[in-house]
Amino acid sequence: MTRPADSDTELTRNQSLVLNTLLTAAKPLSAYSILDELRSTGMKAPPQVYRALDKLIDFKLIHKLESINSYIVCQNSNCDSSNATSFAICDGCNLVLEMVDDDFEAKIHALAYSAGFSPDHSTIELHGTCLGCLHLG
Amino acid sequence: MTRPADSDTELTRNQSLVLNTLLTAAKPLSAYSILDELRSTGMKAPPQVYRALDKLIDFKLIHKLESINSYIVCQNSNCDSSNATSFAICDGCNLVLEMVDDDFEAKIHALAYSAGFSPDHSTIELHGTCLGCLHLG
DNA sequence: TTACGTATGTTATAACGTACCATATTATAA
DNA sequence: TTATAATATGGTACGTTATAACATACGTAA
Repeated sequence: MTRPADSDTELTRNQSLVLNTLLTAAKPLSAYSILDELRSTGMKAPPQVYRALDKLIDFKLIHKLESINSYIVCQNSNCDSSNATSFAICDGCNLVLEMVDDDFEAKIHALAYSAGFSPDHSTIELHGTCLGCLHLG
Repeated sequence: MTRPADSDTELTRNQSLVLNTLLTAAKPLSAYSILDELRSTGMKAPPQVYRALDKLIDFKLIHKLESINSYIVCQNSNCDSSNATSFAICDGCNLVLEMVDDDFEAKIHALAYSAGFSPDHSTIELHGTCLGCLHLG
């Protein structure tokens, strides 16, 4: 659960392979797409990918997008400290914007608290169309 | 896509069966749990359930909770008009609170717009512990 | 009647995810 | 050094979630 160090060199081989695949893609990938990309490196079975993904999530280096069962590299360096991470997902081109607004999660937490609910973690995903796809449409 | 009428009597048989199962449960159910509950009525195959679920979602009678791959009856009558639906999901007992706050989605939409993103629909799911489970813990 | 839209039934399969067991590697303590 | 624990890895098999594709039935409008 503790993040290894500041550099990627502390990651294990499989973790690095998965992270690099996500970095190169710069768009959300499913676990099985990652597996397919990594067959040439000897990666063969889903558990290898899922284990690496789980660790990278623990380290806050990547996020899972629940609404599309996909994973993406964390786009803001301070995601670790912020707890107001939300995502805008373009349904046209799969572009993902990671948005941070400290007020924002404060507000949803306040809402929850007022209902006697103690929040732990959140999934905030906004689907729509990005500027580029709007102009195409 | 148009909601049949105000009463459930306009729903088809399968839609009614699925809706009633969710109403009785009052907690989120997976599509396959619903299928199991409905075997006795002759329901046999996943597509029957998924088709009914899709329609009920179109009619805004139920919601899908993306983070737990489950479905739940809409708890607020004006969900149709509001577009600020968010959920608090208790990881202890699976209780779900459906929270409405008009400011709230206005705010996240403003955030998205400011990034040139045109929002269509959102998934806002807060995981944590409800009052009851807190007292037990 | 014909044609169309919609709901249904059904099979098979795709896509996503994990339990479990074995082996290897690394770190720490006795 | 040996013992032990913790972590990483490889792999099979399976469980869970979801959809493609094809066929049938029914109402209704031209």
